[in-house]
Amino acid sequence: MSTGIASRLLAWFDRHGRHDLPWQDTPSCRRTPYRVWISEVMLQQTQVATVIPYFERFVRALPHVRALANASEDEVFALWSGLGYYARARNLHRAARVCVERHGGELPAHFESLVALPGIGRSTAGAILALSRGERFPILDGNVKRVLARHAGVRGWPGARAVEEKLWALAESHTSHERIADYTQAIMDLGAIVCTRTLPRCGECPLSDDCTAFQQGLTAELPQPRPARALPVRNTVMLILRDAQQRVLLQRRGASGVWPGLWSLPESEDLALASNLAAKFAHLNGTHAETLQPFAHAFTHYRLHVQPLLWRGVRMHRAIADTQDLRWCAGGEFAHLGMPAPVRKLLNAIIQDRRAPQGPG
DNA sequence: AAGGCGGGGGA
DNA sequence: TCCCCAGCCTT
Repeated sequence: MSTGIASRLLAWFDRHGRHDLPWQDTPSCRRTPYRVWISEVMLQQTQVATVIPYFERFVRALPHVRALANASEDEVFALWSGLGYYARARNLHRAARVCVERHGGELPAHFESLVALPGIGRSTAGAILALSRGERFPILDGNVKRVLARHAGVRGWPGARAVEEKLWALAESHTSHERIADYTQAIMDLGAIVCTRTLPRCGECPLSDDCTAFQQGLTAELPQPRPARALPVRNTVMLILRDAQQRVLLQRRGASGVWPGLWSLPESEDLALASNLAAKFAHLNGTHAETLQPFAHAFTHYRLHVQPLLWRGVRMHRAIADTQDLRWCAGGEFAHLGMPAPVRKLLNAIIQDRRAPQGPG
């Protein structure tokens, strides 16, 4: 039986963790809440190696809360320039002014006041209190989410509410009762150095004995990526106008949009207007449409739902027959036309089965 | 070329 | 409440 993860993380941290980061205690500079705050906000979306020179420049120019509050926004942006996500810099600046107005020119010492400041959420507030004041608050940044999801075998995308709640609960329960600052740095370091997103170094990991992902060979599967975006859905009605000679009316698509220049079926955006449109192409002879099996076609950026409607035995309007972008087409001619795959499939299905035409599925 | 990343803000 | 976004970086 393994011990809790805290003692193993602390032992690992003493030997392999990062102890020389400029926002940690150094001979020349103590670890202050201000320096931890600046570093944590910089680290929110940026990796350690990138942050270090920005951090050093920032705290040299603005070494404490009052200096930041007194700076102009332009100066803060200049110091931030190149880090990206500039809302972070604006929030730092605004928060510093709140600290001067409401908290005596220091970062507040309580979680509720910290998390109320712009740019400080639950994880950053916890990191500030744990790292700079040694208070027992959990953090849950990307590294910690990965470590915990793998160790406990938590399925699902960490951005999903239920998954995130589970991870917070694990973070809370695992957080050490001693050496809080070291523990907090340790679990972040483990995620950054050992429990990396790809090719984790499980052979060097102090948690592998009871790591669910390692034991079950799931390190590549956890944490699960965000689900593919639900593609927007567009609807269209495709008109299949068939004359007595079993020809079908085709329409060449415009130069822009999907399937540019290909031959396809006339389309209506609206089912209710489809008959009106059909009547512009042909005499419908009083027949009404057969509603065929609808089908979907996936594009990179959206999903197209197609409702095909079939009219049999219509008679073409002579006036539209000669138009360059319209043609009545017999089954044997389809093969020679550039035609979207789902449309070709639909037409083939209809031509092969005259009595019970189905969509292409 | 694609996806990760804490928190804010809009729907 | 959920979802999207920002900008840069790594893979």
